Amino acid sequence: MPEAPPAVGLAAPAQPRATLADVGRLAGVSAKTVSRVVLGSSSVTPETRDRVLRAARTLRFRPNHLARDLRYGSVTNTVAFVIGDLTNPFYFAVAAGIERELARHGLLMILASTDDEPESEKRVVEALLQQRVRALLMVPIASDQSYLEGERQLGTPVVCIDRPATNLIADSVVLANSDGTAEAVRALIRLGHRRIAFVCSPAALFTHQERLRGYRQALREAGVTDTTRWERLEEAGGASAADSVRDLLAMADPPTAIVAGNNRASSGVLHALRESADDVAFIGFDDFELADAYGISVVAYDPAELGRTAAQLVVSRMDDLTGPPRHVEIPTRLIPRGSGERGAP
Amino acid sequence: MPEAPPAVGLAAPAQPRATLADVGRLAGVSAKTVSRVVLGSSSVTPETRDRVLRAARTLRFRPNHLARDLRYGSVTNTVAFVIGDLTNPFYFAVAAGIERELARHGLLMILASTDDEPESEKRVVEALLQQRVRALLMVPIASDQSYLEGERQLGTPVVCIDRPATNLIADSVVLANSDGTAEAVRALIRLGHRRIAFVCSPAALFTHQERLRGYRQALREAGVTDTTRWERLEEAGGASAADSVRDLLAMADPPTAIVAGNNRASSGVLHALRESADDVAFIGFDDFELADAYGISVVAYDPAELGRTAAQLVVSRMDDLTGPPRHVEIPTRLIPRGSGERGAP
DNA sequence: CTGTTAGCGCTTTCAT
DNA sequence: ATGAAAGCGCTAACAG
Repeated sequence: MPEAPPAVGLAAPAQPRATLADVGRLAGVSAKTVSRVVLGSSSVTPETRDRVLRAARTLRFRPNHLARDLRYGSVTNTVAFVIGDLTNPFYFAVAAGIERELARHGLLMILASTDDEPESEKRVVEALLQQRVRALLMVPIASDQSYLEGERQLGTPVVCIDRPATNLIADSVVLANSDGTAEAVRALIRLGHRRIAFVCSPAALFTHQERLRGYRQALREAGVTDTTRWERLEEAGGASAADSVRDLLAMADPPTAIVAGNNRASSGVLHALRESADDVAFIGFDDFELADAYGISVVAYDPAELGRTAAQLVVSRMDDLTGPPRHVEIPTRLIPRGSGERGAP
Repeated sequence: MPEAPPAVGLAAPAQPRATLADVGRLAGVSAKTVSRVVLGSSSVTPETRDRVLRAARTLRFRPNHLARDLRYGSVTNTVAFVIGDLTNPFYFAVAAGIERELARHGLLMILASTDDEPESEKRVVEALLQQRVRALLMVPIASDQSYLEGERQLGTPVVCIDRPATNLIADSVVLANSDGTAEAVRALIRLGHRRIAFVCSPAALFTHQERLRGYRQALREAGVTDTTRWERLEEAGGASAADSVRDLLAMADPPTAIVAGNNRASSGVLHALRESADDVAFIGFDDFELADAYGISVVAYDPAELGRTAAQLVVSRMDDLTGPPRHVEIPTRLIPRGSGERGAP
């Protein structure tokens, strides 16, 4: 529990910051009166108000929010967003949605990364709770979030994003993953496809499991049952999506269409398809830059909406910590741009 | 100066958080001893240490960093990154670099957006300073940063990113903008091009001015002086990059190569080129997803390095606020992928 | 090795 | 309308 203090040094400021008392001294009033002025209280004479404001400006006074928050029971106006991999543009867009929504409520966002290491999740979260963040938004990555049990009672709401929590009752906002792939597969089936492949990794992720489920379900509805032959869900570090595609195309009865489970897989699949097979239909999960310029059909959604919704949820939880957990699904939609409509058998 | 407090409500926690005194009471020691244990001081008997730790666990004690920081002179371990447009993937990559570097020093990053409104910059920054952020990283957007004058003396270092500050002496980290476009243009010239266009908007931005400068300089070196005919630097809300390209191609002597000044322009140019002219050479500034899959040559750089460098600078400033401002340039490099090498006259 | 006192900057009583 | 005192949770400085 005892975290080592930050290793950064401490250069003493050349000039100390002014306090309420300093301003009061200069203005010839008490600290409390200055406080009243700063907080905008009405019970202050206009002239003293002016004198105080002038003194504050002279001394470059800036209220110390730290002290205020401490006085108020250590309730801050910062909310943490804990994320595995900051470099993933998807999470950036989510963070943007969060930040914007929080700002509407006068809240700031602290962004913290676990570098995709499950072990560091707890450490990072504990550090944030020590900072007394007002609430916690997180993409769960550790296999267990039970250590957050009790935070709700202590007044800190937790909302999970993109994946539900494990061993913790908490609100969550996730994508309509299975609906998304199901819609893509159904569209391909309507065009006559039957041999439809699904390429994605890593397999273990909740989102990917859900997307796989939607893929299987849609094929089952169409009477295709032996779907595992077309599934390429590698573990991290295994075959790349591009390799998977080469593999698939080398089959005796190669797929006529491929669905990618995420943007990383899309990249690999498109690379491989451009090399060899231009007539295989393709639909990716996750939209990406210039996908429209190149006519790539995708299952898209609004990552910012994911963030916005999570932020709304967590803000409403600040007022009311009671009640059962809420689970929201963000819809996806198929955007046909050509690649999913070509090469129908 | 008096900001309205956050509008969010305040639900009293069902169970108050334990304090040092609470833990001490349960363990039969004073608060100070608990503090010593929590801070990892050696001068505590192993058995009292155990008793204290057990009590802390029982009460779910979490040190209040707010109080600690206040005691320590209100020096926090959070650094703010103020950014105009969070939805721009470029800044996200920068933020990722910042976060990672700060984490190495035990510092947290607060991300705050000004929504690209110059007027809100000061408001946002003031709020952050009230939170006593340890340092300030910012992409300047307002036309003046003189309001930050004096922050250095008060102990808060400021580092500007992507653009230098105006009316403020501060460290900065920017891209080698003019070198970047110059290198692109020189490569085109080596391939025989002379009629080279530059498409970019909005024109007013520092980065774009610099990129334009590099473009002009490289052409001048090659003896091409009447470059303005090929320049298409629209103001925001003016003609789109795609329109500019159509315009250029309709000229009596259309350009044989086009350089785009940023990723937004690249998108527009590529759209237009795919419609009509597949044989015009193209080089974009800023790399983007799948650019390699589609063989697009670009002037690239590492946005994360921009962030990392800025964070390093600001961390070093925490130890030493004196000395002249430092200005670092992050190099760019031309990545030939085909589009810049085609259509040579 | 452990406890007491004081105070960081602010705001909520309660007086005046 | 203004001020004095107390205390939020914590930790230096000094006892003991």
